[in-house]
Amino acid sequence: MARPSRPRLIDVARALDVSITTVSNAFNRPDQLSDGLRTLVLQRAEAMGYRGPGVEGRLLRTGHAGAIAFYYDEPMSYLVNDPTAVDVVAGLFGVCQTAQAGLLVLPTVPHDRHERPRLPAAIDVAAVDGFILYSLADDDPVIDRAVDRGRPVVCIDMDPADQASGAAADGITWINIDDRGGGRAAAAHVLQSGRRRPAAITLPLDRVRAVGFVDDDALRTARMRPTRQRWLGYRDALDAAGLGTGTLPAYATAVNAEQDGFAAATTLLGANPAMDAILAMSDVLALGAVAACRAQGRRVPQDIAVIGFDDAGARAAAAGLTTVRQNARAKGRAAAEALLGRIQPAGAEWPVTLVRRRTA
Amino acid sequence: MARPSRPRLIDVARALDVSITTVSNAFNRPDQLSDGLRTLVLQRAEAMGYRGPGVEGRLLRTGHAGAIAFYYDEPMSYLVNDPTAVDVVAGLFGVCQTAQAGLLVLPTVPHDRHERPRLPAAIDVAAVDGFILYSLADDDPVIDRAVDRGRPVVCIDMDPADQASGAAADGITWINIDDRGGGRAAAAHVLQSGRRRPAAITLPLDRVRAVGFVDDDALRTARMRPTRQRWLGYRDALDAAGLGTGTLPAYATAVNAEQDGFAAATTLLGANPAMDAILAMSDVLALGAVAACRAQGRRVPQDIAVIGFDDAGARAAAAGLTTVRQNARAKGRAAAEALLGRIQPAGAEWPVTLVRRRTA
DNA sequence: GCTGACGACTTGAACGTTTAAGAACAAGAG
DNA sequence: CTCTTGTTCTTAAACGTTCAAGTCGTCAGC
Repeated sequence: MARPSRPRLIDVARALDVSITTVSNAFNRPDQLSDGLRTLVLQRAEAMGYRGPGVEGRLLRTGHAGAIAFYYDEPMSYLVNDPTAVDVVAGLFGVCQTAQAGLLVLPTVPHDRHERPRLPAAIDVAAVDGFILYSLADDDPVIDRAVDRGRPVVCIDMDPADQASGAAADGITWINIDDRGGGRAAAAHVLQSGRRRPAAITLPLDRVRAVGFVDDDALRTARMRPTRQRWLGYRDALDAAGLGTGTLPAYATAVNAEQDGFAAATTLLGANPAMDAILAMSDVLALGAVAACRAQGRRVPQDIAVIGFDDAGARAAAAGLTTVRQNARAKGRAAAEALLGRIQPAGAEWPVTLVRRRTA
Repeated sequence: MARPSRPRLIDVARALDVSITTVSNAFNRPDQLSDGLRTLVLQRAEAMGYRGPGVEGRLLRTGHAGAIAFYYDEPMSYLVNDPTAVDVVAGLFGVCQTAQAGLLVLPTVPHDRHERPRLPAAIDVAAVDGFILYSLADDDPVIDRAVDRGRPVVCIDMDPADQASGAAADGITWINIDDRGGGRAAAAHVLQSGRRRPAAITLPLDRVRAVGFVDDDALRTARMRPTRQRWLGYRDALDAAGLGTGTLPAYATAVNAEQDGFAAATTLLGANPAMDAILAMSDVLALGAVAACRAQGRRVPQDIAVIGFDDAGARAAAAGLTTVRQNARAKGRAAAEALLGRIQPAGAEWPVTLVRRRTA
């Protein structure tokens, strides 16, 4: 029983009667020792089964983990169903690949761990160099938990929470698109084609994700930025067209899924048979809405116009969906670069463009 | 400038004049100290801005990272396009969520780092408790690199490399489906409907991923298990039907993508106009093949039968694709559980079932 | 032959935590 | 009064690295 466990750096040093610094340098700073000794060390290490400095000691000493965390407020297994989220992740992946960094996808914090003092959740113990928070409610306590870790934080599709916990907002990088302009363009487009009785299918307003009809006030103060801003954009266009408050019934969904869009549209059509346009806050919801309209025998776009948002994934284009395009992949890239390369993206909102197809 | 950086466990201990063990216990082993002292410690820590034991020290001391790594031999951004891979990952996610473990998606090892001594790649420095390797060539050097890390390794859709590097295979958990039986069922199904001039569209054979026609020998010794085993299954059925070697032309694709299936089918149809069935090694390839057949004016399945493999994602079912179903999500779950809960899955191959729809 | 610079290697402290073992004390059993 | 048992807290030793600073020669330049 000579050497039961795997060798450490110090074992190699002892075997060769050199200092541990020399062995460390042989691996990490080849210029610090002579060629002869370096190859000797490397050979001996190989022979002893030592595979180079381990991650634990290095992490403690340097604090550099070589990975960034991604947090998204849905069950992890659901992530793969949301094409916009997938695009964001694809952007992250691309940057991680070139930087040889890992992307640590975090599980959501269980409800029983949202108070402090608390059981640690994955976000509290993740060994990462920074956090990317995607599409959370502006008041999600996870934001503070991430900031508490003392590593850089990037928030995508989120706004700083007003007043409360103002300290936390410092040092966070925010990446956002022009949601309001996009909503305005979408609504203006359907109004321009003569529609005067639109309805909206909205993304969740907050972490509760209650399903059902919601009013203007609730939407103006929604805690999820895309929902709030896209709504304000819709309203901008309606106001400009002289349609007052109360002229845009809205139905909120719980998750960005096609069947939620279907259900929302079905309910809206039932409550409001004269409806001639649907403003959906995502393509996935819009596709569900189109299916619902057709299931009720309404022609799209002749009888009713449907416009989405995102232009993500292949589905929207394949279905001929009229929508507002954003570049989610670029947002992911920018977020990863902000963490990995410390390049701060410009603070401005990223532009969106209207994509005219066949549904509106 | 009282306390410039964030407080450490020892700072809290000094401030209260207790031992660091006591502070550590206040967070990690509440039963080890009196209620009074514990709340005192917790209060003081909170007041000082100490958020609980950090991950670096703990990782060094305990070696427990709270995350598992996932490695897949495609550019990371491509992962999201492969529905079977997505299903596997969804299975991993599910288990990680309940275990509050992170899933570290690793970037592929760059070509210039495949030799040793080498620059460390992400897989060498990832702070994880284990590795999940998915769908690599049986001789991929990454397998040894993962094993070298000294943590448990699970391989999905892979076989131990014959002879070579036999040591590495020990301790690896292998998760596989009955690829051969699935291939056999697929081929038998089309033969049963009277087709006698089938052709195959295969997944890549090895890490080179060369595109083009391949012969029986190359496929029997292919380094990627699903490709090899599914092929052997095809051959089993042809042999049983009395069709000898050489009766199944095969075209290999580079990646599991619809356009690769389209291109393969187009080439096969051109070289072999009398073809009456296509055996595709994945649904994605099969969907591309169906499109190619129709583009050439052939009716599916009247003129030509197409059968896929996997039954992953919504596309296959929506397109009415006849295929062989596997439960990729369950494989992901089993893999994560093997790492996280140390439950070794049964060694047997998992069953597959033929799903009859409209293309064969 | 003196000075200074450089190359090659070592010293020693630090990174922040966990945990086995032990000390101090109190209380109950005999 | 002594012994045992238990509770509560402390001591001290790891865990495996990195790195600034230092030592000890060697060698070129003057």
